[in-house]
Amino acid sequence: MFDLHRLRLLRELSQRGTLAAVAQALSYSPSSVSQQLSLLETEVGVPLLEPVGRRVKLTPQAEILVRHTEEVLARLEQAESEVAASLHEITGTLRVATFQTAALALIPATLARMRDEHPSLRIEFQVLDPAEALSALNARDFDLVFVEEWPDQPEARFTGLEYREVCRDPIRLAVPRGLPVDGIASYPWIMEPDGFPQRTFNVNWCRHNGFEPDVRFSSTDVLVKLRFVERGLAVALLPDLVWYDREVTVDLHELPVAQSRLLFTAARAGRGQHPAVRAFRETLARSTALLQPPL
Amino acid sequence: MFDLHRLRLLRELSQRGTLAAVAQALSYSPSSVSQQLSLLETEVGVPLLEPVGRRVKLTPQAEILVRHTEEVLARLEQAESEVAASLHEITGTLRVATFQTAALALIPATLARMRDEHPSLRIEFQVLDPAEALSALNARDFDLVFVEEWPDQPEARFTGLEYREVCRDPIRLAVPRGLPVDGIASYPWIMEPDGFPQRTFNVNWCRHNGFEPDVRFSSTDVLVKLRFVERGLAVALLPDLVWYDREVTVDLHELPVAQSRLLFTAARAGRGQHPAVRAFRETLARSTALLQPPL
DNA sequence: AACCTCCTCAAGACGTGCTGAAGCCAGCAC
DNA sequence: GTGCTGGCTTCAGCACGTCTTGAGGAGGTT
Repeated sequence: MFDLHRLRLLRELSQRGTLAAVAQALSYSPSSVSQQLSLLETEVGVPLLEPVGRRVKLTPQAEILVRHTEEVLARLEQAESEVAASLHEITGTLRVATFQTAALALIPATLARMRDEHPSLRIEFQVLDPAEALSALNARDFDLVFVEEWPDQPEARFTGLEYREVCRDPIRLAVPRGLPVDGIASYPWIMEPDGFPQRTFNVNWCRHNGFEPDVRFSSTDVLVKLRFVERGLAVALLPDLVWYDREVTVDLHELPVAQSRLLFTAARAGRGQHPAVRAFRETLARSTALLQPPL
Repeated sequence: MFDLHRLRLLRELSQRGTLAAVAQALSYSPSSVSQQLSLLETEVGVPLLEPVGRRVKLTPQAEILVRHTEEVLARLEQAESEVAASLHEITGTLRVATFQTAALALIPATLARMRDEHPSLRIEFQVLDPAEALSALNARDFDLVFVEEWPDQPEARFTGLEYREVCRDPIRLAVPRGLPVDGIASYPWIMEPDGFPQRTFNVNWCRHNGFEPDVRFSSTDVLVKLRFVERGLAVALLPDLVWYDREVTVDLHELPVAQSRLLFTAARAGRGQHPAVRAFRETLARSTALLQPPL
């Protein structure tokens, strides 16, 4: 019987590509991962890894093991879910991560409802980028994540996760009050820093509309962006969720071709039926149903 | 994520009934099993065991975990089987246990064939009673066992094992040369010691035929029984397999109502497709096909 | 050629899980 | 009732396994 912990390392390796990435994701030293995997190799009695450049590649036998490990891990998650579902009350701890706009808009209402309806459930919450959130979910740092996906910027979808779409969030052009729309090509822009999906989407959108944006300001914080636009310093593309429970203080313009980001939740396979996860998803859906386009 | 080793202890407990039996089957001290199970309990956060008299009983939540653990263990066996099947040659070690008559008759031919056809496969072999063999198979001490089942004396069938019938082995009355059959009620008998299924079957058969046998000799060794009958010391019920490759030296009589023991193999769920297990079963079937009733 | 990244190996520290002894409780025999 | 057995638990002590650190080598990049 192969050691499940070691099999899990192998699975992470197949998803993340390098021992170093596995080690970082699971908070081990690379050396530990290396040792455990070579022990697994002797256990199985067959080569599992072969060096490719300075990385390693999984052998066909390793791929077989990974496939079954996925099933086994999902099954164990399911076991845990069923045990939790067999109890009368939802208890324990649910660890949730979401992106910033959700944390500002939907999450407070959702958490308040959850606290009232499931007082014995402790919810831990953290703001995290989609990419990090999905990676951390896969590494078991969270039980449920709520992430955004910008048009044509798909997030890496781990196998072994269950995804569920929540809604689409329309994207509009935000310009300072009174600024003519046809000036955006020459106006300063505020976007995310380089490398973020939003940044790529923003730049692509500008180019598609015939100009190279003058990205003078960058921030990951949507409220900073908003402030810059309000004060007439820059223009930005902002999703409608920004305006949840907030007065519109800038001029909003529909995009010529409608665009929206996709909002979805993810849980590890087998944990989607966990009562705490189900309750959170349902409550989030109720909060989302109240959304209205900004005035 | 629950610890699989601990889950396995819980599963063994559900099959074997007492911590002490689990400890013995898996070669641990009872204290170790107790400690691991209480750690599992804190891990799950729900009571898993409740004391009943001086034993323990599994809670409904524990039963849920056991159900999933069965699946997980079978899946891991399957993974191992598939890895082995993906290789060109059958290698490694196959641990086999059988009852005595098979060890004398079918096994030598089977092992010789296996050695010739799969020279890289090491086969370890041990003679064991059916009950012990099945228990040890379940505890992973063996990969394949070949057992007998006497009429109306079913062996405890562990869940999580795959069974496959091999053949039926007719049972006949063996009496010393020339002894009239109607004397068996008053003649000394040789049977297995008390508590063995064969003993129970033997005694029941005698009673069903209207007499209480005079069990003067007992032995688990079928060759000892045979010797006693040959020398005119006793009568016995012997399965035909005894006569495999052996001259009939006693008078054999069909039973008024034909009786036979069932011979079958068992492997852990998921391991039935292991190439070594498959090869052994097929080779055993070939050896069995050559069986002929004694002259 | 120099540097960086990634993997591996050796040595030491820490922690987990084992054993064995002792204690407790239930069931059963006398 | 008393004593005995069987089963589970707790505790102290020990051993092994698994982690970390640090060094070293090999491949790839600039």
